Amino acid sequence: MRADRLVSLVLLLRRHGRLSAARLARELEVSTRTVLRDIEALSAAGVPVYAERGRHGGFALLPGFQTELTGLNHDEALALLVAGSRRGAQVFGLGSALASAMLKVADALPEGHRDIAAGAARRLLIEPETDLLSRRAPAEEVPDAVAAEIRRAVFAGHRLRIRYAAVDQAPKWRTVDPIGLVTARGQGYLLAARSGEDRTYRLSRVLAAEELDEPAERPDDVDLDRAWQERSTRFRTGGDQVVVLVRMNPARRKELVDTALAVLAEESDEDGRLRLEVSFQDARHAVWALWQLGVSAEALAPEWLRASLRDRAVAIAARYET
DNA sequence: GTATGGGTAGGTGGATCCAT
DNA sequence: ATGGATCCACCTACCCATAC
Repeated sequence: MRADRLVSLVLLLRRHGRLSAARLARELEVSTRTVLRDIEALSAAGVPVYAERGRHGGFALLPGFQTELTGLNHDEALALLVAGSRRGAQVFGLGSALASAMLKVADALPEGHRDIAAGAARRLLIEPETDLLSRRAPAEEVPDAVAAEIRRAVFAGHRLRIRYAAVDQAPKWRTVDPIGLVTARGQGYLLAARSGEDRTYRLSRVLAAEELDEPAERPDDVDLDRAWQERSTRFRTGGDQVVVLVRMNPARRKELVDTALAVLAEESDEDGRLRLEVSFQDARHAVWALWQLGVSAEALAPEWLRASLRDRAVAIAARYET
């Protein structure tokens, strides 16, 4: 308890410069007497804290004194700020602990970089509640150089040229106004605007990226959580969704539900198997999800899905026959 | 017994006010 | 401009209470 308070005391002095014992006592929720004892302990431990007596006096640290409390480098501190900057108070009831940790992380950043880091943190969103697509796919690698270039443009507020390989299309260069970065279920996404229209790009499909000198056309502030939810909703309700009737082993229900967009109906057969009506983003998504379940599930409808799975199975069987 | 924390009292010293 | 009075904040030295 006391060690924790001593750390807090040093951080307070670092952040505010000079503080009176009374003010420190209020901040730390102890008596001034205890503050004086703590100051003495710090001094004995070699922390260069000194007292300015008289009116407007107080305690301060020698200029230039740097704590090495976290051992974090700039990027590590930024990563923690991003992770802790949203929904922090609800994190397993550890809101106050998180706030204290954030104070330490912010303190680890060099003077003048804190505002930049805070701005950068607002442009990153880690694992939001809603997903663009509930498909549980393996995390795809994004080359470091590409990711770093995109990140720089997002943070600096500069336009970005990306060579993007959209599904079933040849890669093309396009210039976008980056808004923020989101990760959901191991996938990274770039939220951007192109000619004023919202666009979402999957990072793993960005083959190359180039930060431009010109400023991006985007609002100064952004609520990434909300922006992501809006796009996610649009994505779910648009497109060529398909509805599939599945009969399956209940033990693998979760796998299917996790990958589907929504469960529309559900009932049990008399033999213990489940009958589910689920929706998928598109035909490819449905085929992929059912194929993953192998013989544990059978698509009863639509017929084209049964045909597609049958063709795949036949092709695989033919391959191994010889 | 030790660590921690609260309270009190008297002292010190810098800043400010104000009369001279 | 100067010096004394006053205010404010830290310094030091006690004592006591509580938890472990």
